[in-house]
Amino acid sequence: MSRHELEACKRCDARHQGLCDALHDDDLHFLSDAAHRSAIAKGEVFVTEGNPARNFFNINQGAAKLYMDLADGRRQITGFVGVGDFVGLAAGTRYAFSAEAIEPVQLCRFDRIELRAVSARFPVIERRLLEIASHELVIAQEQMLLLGRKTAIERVASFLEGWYRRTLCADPGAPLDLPMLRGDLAEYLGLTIETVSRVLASLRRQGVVAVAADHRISILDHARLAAIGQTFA
Amino acid sequence: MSRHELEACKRCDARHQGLCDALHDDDLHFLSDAAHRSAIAKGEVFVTEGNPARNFFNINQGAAKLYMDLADGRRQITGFVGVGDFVGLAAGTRYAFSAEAIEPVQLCRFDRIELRAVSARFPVIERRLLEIASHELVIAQEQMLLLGRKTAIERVASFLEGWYRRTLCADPGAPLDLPMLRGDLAEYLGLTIETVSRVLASLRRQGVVAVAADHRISILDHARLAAIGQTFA
DNA sequence: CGTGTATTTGAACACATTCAAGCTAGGTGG
DNA sequence: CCACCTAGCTTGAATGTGTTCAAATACACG
Repeated sequence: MSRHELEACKRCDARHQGLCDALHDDDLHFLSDAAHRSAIAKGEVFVTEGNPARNFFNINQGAAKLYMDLADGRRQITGFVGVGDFVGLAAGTRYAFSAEAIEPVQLCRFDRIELRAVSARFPVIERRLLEIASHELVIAQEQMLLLGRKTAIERVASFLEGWYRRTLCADPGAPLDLPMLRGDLAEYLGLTIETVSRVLASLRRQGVVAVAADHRISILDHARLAAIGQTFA
Repeated sequence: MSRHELEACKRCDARHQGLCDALHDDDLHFLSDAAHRSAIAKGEVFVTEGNPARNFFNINQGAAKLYMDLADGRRQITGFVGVGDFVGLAAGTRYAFSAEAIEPVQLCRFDRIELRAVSARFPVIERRLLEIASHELVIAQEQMLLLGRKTAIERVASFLEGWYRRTLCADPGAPLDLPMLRGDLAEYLGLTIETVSRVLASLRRQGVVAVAADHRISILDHARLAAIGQTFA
């Protein structure tokens, strides 16, 4: 009933990443049939902290921020997700986080029960989810180290270095494309918007990065950036 | 070949928690046979960040701290684990963290390959590991919120409230037993030892807690502690 | 080209840290 | 039994990093 969707699925940008990469083309229709595709506008919140955790999501296009709020408005962004990323593991019966699109997003929504049925048939899916969760745990711990122990300049340098590694796109000299605002960056790094701005200015003055207006940052001195960020992993 | 160990396994303090709880007594020997039991002395490091991640661990007795270090000695404790806790998910091919016993520890060590063989036969184990990882992700995100956005007094209050919930032992008025040193607490909360000490003194003066000398703290005013810690979950 | 949003920059301030000294409890040996 | 020693903890004063408050500038979009 969804031959057309299956074909689209095979050509999806996320086809060979994360969850989807777990199945061969032959079995892919089991996942494709369980997927509810939808488009999320920039700024739209598609997961709300505290709501019953009924779905998982897989990002096919765009990017989103995941965050937790305190009662008085303070916010901590716990991660940014992009194409191929799986969203929704951090939940018991209710979501522990909220998610908002920072770019127009296309995603596949999976009912948790339905996905469980698929993974019962293909244990490789459950195993893949475990790998994804393990990797997220590693990232989360590194972020705890950053938030608990690193200085402002170390946090920004760590972030840029990490973002560079995630988007490794052939040319190591190409400018990084940061889809998020300064405010998002601040809320991710446990800083204020002013501090992020000042630190970026400092890194620019030191000749480590070049900051362009259109959310693009070029890394001029990788070695120095990694040294500042204390990222030797 | 291990009837005696199986019987001990059934009476283990961790029998009905986490990983072990996934199997019925009838199937338990598959796990028991894969377990290598060992004793870890207080202060002993049994996982080292960067080493090949060959094992998982399940704590049967005692408690340990998990942490990451920076080159200059700054340390972030990413979690404390106790009886029934599973250790080792936060790893790819190498451990992303180190683990040190803060009390004498008894644990079951599992070779990752062997455990994979068991979980191939009992998918419920893989599912349980995913549940454990999901729960750890929730905890990790709450910790990011704490480290990135909460004040010193909010961090300490959150910790005490969280520790209280973990050790919920019948009597809600019973003093909490904190196995870790002030220094560990500081490294967990992203503070210094002096700040932790000052904040505890402040909470004591406010009549929220009573601090005894033997690592015991009584919570005198739960509502106020939760309010200070911004823990409404 | 004008308007609103995002970002940068500046100055005063605050919270937590650093450095330093004192205290307490537990263990050891005279 | 008490003096002494050490490790852990507490308290105090000065300092510093990042925040807060405020204003100016740059940018994107109509």
